[in-house]
Amino acid sequence: MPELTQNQIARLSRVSQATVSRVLRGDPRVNEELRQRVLAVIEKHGYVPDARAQSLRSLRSGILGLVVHRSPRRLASDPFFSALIAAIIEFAGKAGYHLCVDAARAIQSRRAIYEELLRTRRVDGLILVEPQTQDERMPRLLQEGFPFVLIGRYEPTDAVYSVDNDNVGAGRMATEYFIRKGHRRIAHISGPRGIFVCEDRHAGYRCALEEAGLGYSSDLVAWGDFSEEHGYRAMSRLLSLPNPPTAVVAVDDLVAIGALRAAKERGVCIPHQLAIIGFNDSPFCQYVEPPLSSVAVDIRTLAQMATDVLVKLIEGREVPQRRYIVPCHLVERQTT
Amino acid sequence: MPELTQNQIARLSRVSQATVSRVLRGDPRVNEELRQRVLAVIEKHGYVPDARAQSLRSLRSGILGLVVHRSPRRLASDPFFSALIAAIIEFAGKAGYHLCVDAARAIQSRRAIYEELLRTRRVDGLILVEPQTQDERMPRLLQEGFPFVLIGRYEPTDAVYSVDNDNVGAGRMATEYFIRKGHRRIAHISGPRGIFVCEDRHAGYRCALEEAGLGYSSDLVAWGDFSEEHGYRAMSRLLSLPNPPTAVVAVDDLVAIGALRAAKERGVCIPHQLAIIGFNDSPFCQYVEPPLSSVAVDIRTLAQMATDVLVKLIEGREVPQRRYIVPCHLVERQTT
DNA sequence: TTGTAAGCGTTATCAC
DNA sequence: GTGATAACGCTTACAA
Repeated sequence: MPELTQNQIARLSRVSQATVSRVLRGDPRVNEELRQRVLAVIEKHGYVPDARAQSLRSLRSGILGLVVHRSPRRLASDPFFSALIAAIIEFAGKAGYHLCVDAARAIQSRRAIYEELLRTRRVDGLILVEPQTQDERMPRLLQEGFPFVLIGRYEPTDAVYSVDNDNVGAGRMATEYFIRKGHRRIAHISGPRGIFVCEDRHAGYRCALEEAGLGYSSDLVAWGDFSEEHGYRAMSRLLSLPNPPTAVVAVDDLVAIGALRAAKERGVCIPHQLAIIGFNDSPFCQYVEPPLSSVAVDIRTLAQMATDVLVKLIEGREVPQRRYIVPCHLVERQTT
Repeated sequence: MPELTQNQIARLSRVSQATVSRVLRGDPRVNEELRQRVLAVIEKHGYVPDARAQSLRSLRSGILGLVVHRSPRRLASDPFFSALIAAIIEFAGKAGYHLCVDAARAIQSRRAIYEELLRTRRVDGLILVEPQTQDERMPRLLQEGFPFVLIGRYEPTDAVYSVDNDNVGAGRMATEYFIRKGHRRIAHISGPRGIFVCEDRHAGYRCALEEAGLGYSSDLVAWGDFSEEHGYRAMSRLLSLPNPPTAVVAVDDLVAIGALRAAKERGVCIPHQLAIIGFNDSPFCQYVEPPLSSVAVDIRTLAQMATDVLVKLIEGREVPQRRYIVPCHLVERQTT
């Protein structure tokens, strides 16, 4: 109801509207007396500038966009995203930005969404999560010179600003950990091919095996999706092998839980007959039976760096590197 | 780079800028030939209207705000919110709106955030989650006539538009379920006093007990917070009672898991010596051991109704009721 | 130091 | 039907 404008504040303070604007923007050239008068009126009436007008004029909306690739259904049950969103809200807020979240459902709507957010200039910059090996958005965004940061990876690596877990390192870390514990047959249940996260963790897994002279066999690798069901099926198959693995690196905690279920159903003793490790250190890891070991990715730091880089890009400040890597660490529980 | 405006499209199509606007808004009065010409140019150059200018002029930003009360830390690990956010994104998107999420951390920043979102007119309307018994924002929002919907409850009930679980009904449902199963000593581990969700579920619990003639005893009720730790401590205390309960209604799944842990540590057999039920049917319920029974709240419907009501309010369409109740249902697993 | 005025890119109301 | 033209509320030269 107090549909206040600078004009009204100006009239009430008996100054020009430009002066009100100057006071608000902290322009040092305004007389102290006037400034006080204006501030008093602003305070008294609770005036707040209209963000719409500000963004039109200043070409800044004060909003960051976060676009995730998952269907709302998958988003709903994925703890990674709630943690990510929460952390980005936190850091964006500290930098004076709001966060607008969009989910790019189907492939065809993806283009629509980024067009929407980008071309309408509704947001000042974009954080993109989980880019795919072939991501049609990158060239467009690059060509437009629009500020954006990837959480994940894109090739060529130096083409874009990105923040990422050390996924290759994490895959290697989990595998080497098993090797150190004496395992010789180590399987890997991965996600979809073409997703960098999966390809990278798989590469780390393979590397560790080959460096230890254990050899890599595609029989011990199961590609699929990120579901518990996939973990269950893949584990069932692996356990039916003539020479089943004694340890499994699962690409995700949910997948690991599926694997765990398959093993428990067959009476396999965990961790003695079969060791399992997941990724992400999801909150539920400590609640499953037995509590699931997991490679923790530092989501908060990931969010902080991504937000920080994006804000710097938007505000034209210098960003020293193109790519930032956040280390993972292994959380040992009862399944390894 | 193609920093296109209607003006440029107009020049390229050799029409006036007003005509371009009319074509875009689907004004029927434009000559078919001109319309085609304009549309061709728009298509060719990939023009999209500037949302900032549109919102300034039309007084609509096309953005809904979601404000949650939790600290980013608690937000990060709460599956309720990821599900809620995901669903709201979905339904807002279908209605042509984006979603801006803000977390109101400390009490004092709460006021700042709603001022920010509301008075700057950055969003067209607000969805507020978990209002408290004393919520200083309500009077302000009401007074401003700003469109907003509550997910939760506020008194007087008819003062605001709200969508809610049937929390009283749910508390009663869980308790009656235990009574039907023959339990006589049924405890309740609740959350903080003054949170409607907790007060309501507690009221339903109490009601069911009294109607069944079992009597209500505050010894069997533990108020606290929403943490696993609280569940653990409360359960430990309850189990030390001279006459411990045989069934527990926990206000939240996480609290239930804490209770479960306390019971398992003491060698209490579940569900035979002690039955436990949680609330929310969180994704991890099926992964704990034994799988946790839970009263499921229909988050997707909650989100859908809230979004639907809010969009109607914003667009000036009629909203038949002030308050909408979404029923809960009981998901029976191995702890009951 | 302050006021005047020109946009920012739309939408919508006029005349023609 | 179509084209000028006046807002929307703000920022920022430019004038005074």
